[in-house]
Amino acid sequence: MEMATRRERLRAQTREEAKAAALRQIAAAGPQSLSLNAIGKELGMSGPALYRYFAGRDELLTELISDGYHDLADAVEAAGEAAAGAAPADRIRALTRAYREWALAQPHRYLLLFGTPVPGYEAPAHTTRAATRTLSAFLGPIAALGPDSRAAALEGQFEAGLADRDPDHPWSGPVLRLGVTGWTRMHGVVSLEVEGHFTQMGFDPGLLFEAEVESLIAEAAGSEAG
Amino acid sequence: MEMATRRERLRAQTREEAKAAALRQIAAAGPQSLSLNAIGKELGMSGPALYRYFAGRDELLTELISDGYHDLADAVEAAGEAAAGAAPADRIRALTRAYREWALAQPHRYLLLFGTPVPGYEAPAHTTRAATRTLSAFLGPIAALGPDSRAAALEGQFEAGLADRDPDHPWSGPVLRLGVTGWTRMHGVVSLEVEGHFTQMGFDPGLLFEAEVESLIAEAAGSEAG
DNA sequence: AACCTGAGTTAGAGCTTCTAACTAACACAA
DNA sequence: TTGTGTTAGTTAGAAGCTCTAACTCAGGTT
Repeated sequence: MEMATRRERLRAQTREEAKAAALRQIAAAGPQSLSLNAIGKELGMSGPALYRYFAGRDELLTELISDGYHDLADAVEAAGEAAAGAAPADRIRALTRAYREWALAQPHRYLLLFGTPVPGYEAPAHTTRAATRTLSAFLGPIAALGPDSRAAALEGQFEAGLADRDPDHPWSGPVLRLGVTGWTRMHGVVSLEVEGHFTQMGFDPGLLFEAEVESLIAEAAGSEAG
Repeated sequence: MEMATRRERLRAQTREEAKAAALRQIAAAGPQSLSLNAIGKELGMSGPALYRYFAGRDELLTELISDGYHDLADAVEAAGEAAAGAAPADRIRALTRAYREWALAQPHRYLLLFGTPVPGYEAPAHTTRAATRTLSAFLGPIAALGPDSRAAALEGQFEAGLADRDPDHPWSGPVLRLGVTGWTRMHGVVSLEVEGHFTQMGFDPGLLFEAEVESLIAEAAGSEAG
């Protein structure tokens, strides 16, 4: 176990403080408001000092996005583990709830991941792996519900597409279809919610989200719950 | 019929040219890249000249968003009118196809409407009306399929929420629920698609979108198509 | 103590939004 | 045609941004 020098510890701490300040700015006024000069002012140093810690504004943003993907994956996986002994439907409910709660707790971070792409950002491989982790957490309980094939061409594409990257993957086409479908449905509700599109409509988005989860569960179980 | 003066015509033309240049910038590098100076340079005038035409950058963006809402509503309504004589399911297919095609033809505009909110933008009432027009186009054919009640609390909220704004509205709770659900599902697929989240996954997003449309139709018709 | 490395600053280039003051062009009335 | 008012367009500049280069200082190691 390598002990960090004092200098290394201080450097890491400064980096984390800068990232936290950056997220506060983004939470207040969106990604375009991110300003290295303003972060420097908040930390009690000059803006250009931050170029000692990050190659530039793009690298800072890239790290924030990467952190977000990992954090979301961790939260969803933790919910899956906490519900490991439950029935598949309850596990899906727990997983979907964790997804939405993570987004509602930090909408600005959710929109960094899944909102309008920020120019200059490149997704490194480990970010893609974290995104895959989030989605994969749903596949086990969906498979346990035993979904039927509903769209053979599409399901074939999912199987082949994933096989290109992971030839030993255990998931059937219908499971993959419902995994991705579940993601698009969660995202559809959550993104419109955090963006404020529902505020004038007079309904509780949580109820709509739950209705969508129940619809997905019913579809995966092969029938429509009456 | 009031004839526009030459000055008025030229003014309107300059405004349209500025808006077109703005959209080209946004298409190339996202909303934050929008620069009045760069638009001025492209039109052959100084940046500050544009303050004669728009109160500021925010007003220009606000107009672009407003234009987008109206354009989308027009496109969806036109598809609904073109399919007016068809069966309800076919009308829904035409409407949803128009929604997705509009987004894919101009993803930068779609993300202006439904991506990460741009700071400084305020939705004027006529924008909200255009958004309502888009959603309303779906309600007729959904109602014609005769959907059952599935989530009474949620449906009651939809009815009451819309009644606050339009007491004479003819739509039942289940119709409103499926209208909004259809929107969230379309948006879930289209937004992840235009943002590039599906590109490494090896499937055709058009097939996924169609599968979601068929699922919505089956749900509205009160059975799962086998 | 001397040397090296990393942290931090300042100055400045080149960009932005926006305002104020000015000039020029256009439209209209007498 | 001339005079007046309005609008279009420019320039200068304030205040902000990202980023780089050159410099100084502080901390760590030998």
